[in-house]
Amino acid sequence: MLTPRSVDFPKWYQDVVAKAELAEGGPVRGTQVIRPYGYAIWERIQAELDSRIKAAGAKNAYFPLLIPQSYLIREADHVEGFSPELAVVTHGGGKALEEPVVIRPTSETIINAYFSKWVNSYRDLPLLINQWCNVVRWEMRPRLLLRSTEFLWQEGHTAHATEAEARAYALRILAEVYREVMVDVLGIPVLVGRKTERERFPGATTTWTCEAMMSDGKALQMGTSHELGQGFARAFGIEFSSEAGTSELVWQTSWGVSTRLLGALIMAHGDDAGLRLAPRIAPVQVVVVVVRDEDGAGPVASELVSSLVGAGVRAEADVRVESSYGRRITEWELKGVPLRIEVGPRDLASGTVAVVRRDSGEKLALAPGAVCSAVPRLLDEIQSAMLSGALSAREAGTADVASVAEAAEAAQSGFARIAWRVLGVDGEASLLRDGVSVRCLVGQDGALVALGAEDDAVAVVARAY
RNA sequence: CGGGCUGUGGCGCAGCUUGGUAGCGCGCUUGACUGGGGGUCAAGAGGUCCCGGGUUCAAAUCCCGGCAGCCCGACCA
Repeated sequence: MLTPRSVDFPKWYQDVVAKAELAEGGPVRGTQVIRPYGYAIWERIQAELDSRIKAAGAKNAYFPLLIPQSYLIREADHVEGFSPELAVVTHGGGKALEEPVVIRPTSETIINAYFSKWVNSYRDLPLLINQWCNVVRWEMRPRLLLRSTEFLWQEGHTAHATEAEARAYALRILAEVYREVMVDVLGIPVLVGRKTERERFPGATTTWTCEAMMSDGKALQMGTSHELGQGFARAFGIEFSSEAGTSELVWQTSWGVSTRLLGALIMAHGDDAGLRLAPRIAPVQVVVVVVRDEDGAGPVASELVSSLVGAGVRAEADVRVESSYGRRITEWELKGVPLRIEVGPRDLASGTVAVVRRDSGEKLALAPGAVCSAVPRLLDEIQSAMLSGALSAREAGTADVASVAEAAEAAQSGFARIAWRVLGVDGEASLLRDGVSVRCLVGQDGALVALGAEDDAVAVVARAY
């Protein structure tokens, strides 16, 4: 069990997934190295997101890393929200720059500068752009994977003809891209809701969020989708000629998820033996471990792997028999590989191989010929067992409360649900002093709450990473 | 910017109170025995004890001054 506060991340986390390793000459505080295995997981997350983003009509593009400082100043709320955490470049080519440039903390400004050139007519809308890149935010308190100085992410930026269209698109991304990947692929249940005014993104009119409970009861914001209104459109002059021939400002959205999702995977599913990956996200779904290459174990293992691969399973053989058996399976457990198949002389003597689930530790003996048909079913079972396990943990850790004091109390160990009417902005401020924040507003039934319809909303409050 | 703490082989640490030959675990090298949950034994390699000054016959240890990092609050994908 990961413990609050101290987790940052247990040792296995750093060994397996990421570590703020230091470069020669000294690293920048809060930066991190993503090791190959962690990056392989990230690549799978990327692929799942990317295909859904494209299905939602957005196209990938790339914009400059360096943004003139003056761009960031154009949108008042935006600059106010970001200025303390900007990394500013003052020199280039051996001399001081006339105008400093900032390393992007997010790309609203530079992308909108281009949008103003790209949008002329209603025929150019909607304009749906996504960018995969790194960004830098000089956070006061960096935290490995969860809030690092530099991180990798995807940021979407769109422009629409109407507010309704923009809102619908922001919500579509939330539901069809983020929620789907987090819940159906990563196996992490999320609450989808709206941020309070206090918590919303600088420059946005409405911020929607996906919030998850980690295994220690704390909350993690896994992704956001913002309605930007017309603020940036006004600041950057993004106008179009409507069908009626009038000149109008576009309505915009932006949305992003980051390598924080790697942190979420670890903290939502990890246990004392290491990572546990849901089968759909695992770079290796099945590892076939040759215990000792005797009595035909090696050939049986490689046959198993090739038939699994042929069946579309991401399977790998571990034939490193020169290394100790215990060491090897510990390593696979650390990596969170969902299924381990052990092939050794002892198994073969009984005409079986041992199949072990990482999620539950459950072990069963199967005839080699039965493995190929059993594995996909087992992987599905693991996928849904991990999701429902996390879901019941969240439900068990969530309390319905009727007062601010009770909310503060309940949020020490999990989530608390409290009517927004009861909490209000004053209650929100008071909770913050106890380290508890409003994670999101949801309807009584968990549905989305529109702006201005807070009276019946429920605030979900928790301590957060 | 406030409050606490730590700097000692590659990594993690003990030693400091009460100065006296620099230690342990992990890792690494070599060999043997092992081999179904990070194996055992043996032999090795590896350190300007963060930096500078002071006290002393003698400083990792005591004193002064720096520097660096970590943790707790304000920031956040």
